Order: sequence, then structure tokens, then C-alpha cells
Amino acid sequence: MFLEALSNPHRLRIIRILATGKQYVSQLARELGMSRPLLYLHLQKLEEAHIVSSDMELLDSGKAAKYYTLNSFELELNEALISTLAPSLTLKKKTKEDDSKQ
Amino acid sequence: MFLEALSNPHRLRIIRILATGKQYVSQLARELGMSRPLLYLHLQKLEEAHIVSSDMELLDSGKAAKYYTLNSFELELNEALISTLAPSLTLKKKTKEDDSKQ
DNA sequence: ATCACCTGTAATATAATTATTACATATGAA
DNA sequence: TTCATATGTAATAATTATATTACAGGTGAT
Repeated sequence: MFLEALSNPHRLRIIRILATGKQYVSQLARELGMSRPLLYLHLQKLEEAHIVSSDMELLDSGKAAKYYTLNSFELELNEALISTLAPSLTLKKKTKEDDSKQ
Repeated sequence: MFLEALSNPHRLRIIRILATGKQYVSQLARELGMSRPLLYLHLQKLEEAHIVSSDMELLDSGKAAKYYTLNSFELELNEALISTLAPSLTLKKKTKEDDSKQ
């Protein structure tokens, strides 16, 4: 999931922008020139991979906004790491259904 | 391209196996329980990303076999790296057509 | 009430990736 | 010659991922 989340150019751009500071969704959408629904999709993937986090905050205007923050991460990516961690890096979480099917 | 190549479970399994030593395609297909055409697809993506390399060798039987080897790589993956390298990590190489369209 | 912002998502369309099937070709051994 | 084992790829199908459109709802200011 983690590497999968990093495998899209839009998502890397999002990371790059959030690296300069937190932003709320509409603002980010304007900055990226991207529709909000599409941005939502990418933000969700990043959030599921724990690469970003979100929280609601009040703007000065008094309106609520959803702010996204970049989490810090560090991964020494080499062939040895992949050999040991292979499954957990990209596979989606197994559901209980999957287990019982097994 | 590099991160994209690492964003698939099959390809990580391939890496894991090749980490134990080079193998030729048919052998690898049997070991993975995967069809050869599909394996080809994944090996190509890995090779384009320079994660694996291939060369033809003669088996003891006298038949030619295409061996794949895992290249060694090392990438310190963190938010700073992504901020600086963002575009080159996932984008496909631009073609000359792309340039002239621009 | 209307305008200018915000969040959130359902339904759908489009594009890209992944997977299968069916071939053609070559070599050595029985 | 036939069998078993290689490589290689074209054509297609199936599945996921990405992107768009169209909504509904909320708040504060004019």
C-alpha cells in the first residue's frame, strides 16, 4: 500500500506541496489545478498509507476547512528490504472475509 | 517509473526470488505459479526500471535460456527526497513527440 | 435571499494495468 | 518424427485506477 501510494505523479506533487506546509482541500485543488473529487481520491490513498493526515480547522473567515498535513517517513529502500517485507508493502489489508475464504 | 515498478505484489515476489539467485524465465514462472506471458510483462517493467537485468545463457541441456538477475539498488525514501525528485520517480520518459507537442 | 466560499459523495466515463489464450519458432533427446 | 522444454509476442479479456460530472449540504457576509 505504501509503495502503491507513491506510484502516482499527482500524489507525489501533493506530497511536494504539503512538504511546504499544511493546506486545506479546496486550496490544494486550486494550487494543483485539479478537481476536488479527484484530489479527494488521491488524498484518501495517501491517508490510507499514513503518508498524510487530516483534521478539520476553522479558517479566519469562520468556515470549517479540512487540512492535510504531510507525515514524516523514512524508508531505506533496497533489495534486502523488499525481500523481507515484500508482501506488506503493497498488498491491501486482508479482510476477515478473505481469511475465512482461505 | 522506479516506484511504479515496485507497486505491484507480483513484482515484489519476483524481486524476492531473484534475491536468492538468478533464474531463467520458464523456471521462474513455475516457481511463481504464473503464466509466462504475464511474467514477461512484469519482468519488462522491472527491467525498464533497471531493477533487474537479463542475458541469454546456455543450459546444461544445451538449450538457450533467458536469465534474469536482480540489480542492487538503494534509495533513502523520505519526504524530502520526494519533494526534490518528485517528477522523475514515476513519470514515464517523455518522447520526442511529447516535446514537440509542448 | 443571494453570493462566495467550504465539505462530501454518488454515478458514471475513460484510461491504464493486469491477465489469459493462442500462436510461431527453436533445440536436444528418445 | 515426436516429445519436452525453451523463447517470444499478438490479440483479447478482465479488472483496477483515474478522472469527470452532477449533486446535496453547511457557514458567513452583503
